Amino acid sequence: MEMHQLRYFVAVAEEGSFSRAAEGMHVAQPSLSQQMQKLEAEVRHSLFDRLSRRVTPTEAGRQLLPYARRILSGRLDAQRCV
Amino acid sequence: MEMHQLRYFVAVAEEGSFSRAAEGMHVAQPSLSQQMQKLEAEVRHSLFDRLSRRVTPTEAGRQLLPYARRILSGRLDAQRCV
DNA sequence: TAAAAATACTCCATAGGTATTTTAT
DNA sequence: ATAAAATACCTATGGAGTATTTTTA
Repeated sequence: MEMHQLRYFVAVAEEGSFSRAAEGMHVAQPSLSQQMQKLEAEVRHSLFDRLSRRVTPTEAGRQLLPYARRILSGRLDAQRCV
Repeated sequence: MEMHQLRYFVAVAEEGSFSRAAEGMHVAQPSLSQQMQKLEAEVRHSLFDRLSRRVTPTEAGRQLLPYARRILSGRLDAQRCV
């Protein structure tokens, strides 16, 4: 569970699309897909339903989302605290 | 600011030593030193006073510490939430 | 001096890229 | 037919290792 994976995860959840999230994160779509697959492997749950035309978080994805956001905002706070 | 850097950072602060922290993290001492230098470069502050025989956090290091701990425990929570 | 950290490399695991295929409208 | 995700493969950045030097109690 790496920082960039959490950033991508939140982006996909917010965009409802791997392609648009990849665009926003300035990475290629297959790179982002690969990182989401790694995250899903680590937590041993799929995090998105790929319904084509709309990617939606699974139950596990919905559970993870607030934790991911908390970590990322904690990171911003940490970068700003010094 | 990567997860492993925060783990190493907390370990050094707790051990008061790069060598002992490296041992505890199961990485080589120069690898850990390099990661701490990268973290210091990113936050643009030195995080430890290297006084040999005792490494102590600087003011910036002391400020960062609780944020680092919060992020790492957030990560544990995230891994357990799914 | 003897310990601990820094430096100087080398290596390799993996994040990220390009090209292409698959899948679902 | 087409738009989006997955797959296959390649590249290169940087995390980690070994050997060595520097530093300071």
